[in-house]
Amino acid sequence: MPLPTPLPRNFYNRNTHVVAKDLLGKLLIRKKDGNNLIGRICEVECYVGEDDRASHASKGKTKRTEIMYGEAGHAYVYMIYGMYYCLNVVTEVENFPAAILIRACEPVKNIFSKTNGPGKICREFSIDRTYNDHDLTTSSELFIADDGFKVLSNAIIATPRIGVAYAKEDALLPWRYLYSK
DNA sequence: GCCAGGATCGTC
DNA sequence: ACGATCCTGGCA
Repeated sequence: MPLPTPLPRNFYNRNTHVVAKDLLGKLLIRKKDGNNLIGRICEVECYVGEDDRASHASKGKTKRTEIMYGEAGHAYVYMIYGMYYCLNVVTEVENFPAAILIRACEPVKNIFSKTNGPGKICREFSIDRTYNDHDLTTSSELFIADDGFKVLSNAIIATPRIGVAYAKEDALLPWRYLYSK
């Protein structure tokens, strides 16, 4: 049966927290070597604006962060700790730097264990730097889609973000969202 | 140029 | 609790 269609630009071009909660339960789809790798997004984190000290954009617009200032619906992929990649989706209006880090997926197809952690997702789905700035709104090798799965708003939990102690008080913001089954 | 540090993960 | 490993930003 056919794959669901990619989420459109106007899904991403909204308030980052609204998009983040709406992303829970959506499918991450990666076409690779004729196979479809599919996971259901179950954990995300928001990075919003230059004032967010946890965000790469807190340094302002640079060669690295310009993707976050760009058109919503593109991927922001960066390398961390010299050995892992992290996948984000860009949100909000152009020139406002914001993105959502995809932190965990449940296996749906051709993925055989829960990918809990942004580095593991990129490893399992073969997502590397070549997907930085990739447009997620077309039916390509990498996109996100809605298959009708519903996550009830009262099943969504908000907690502080992981691994951002350097952001001081911003590390306490409840900008990580997950849902309990 | 050089250096400190990191939106992580597996192992000790 | 710690090391792997390399990209980034800041400073000289």
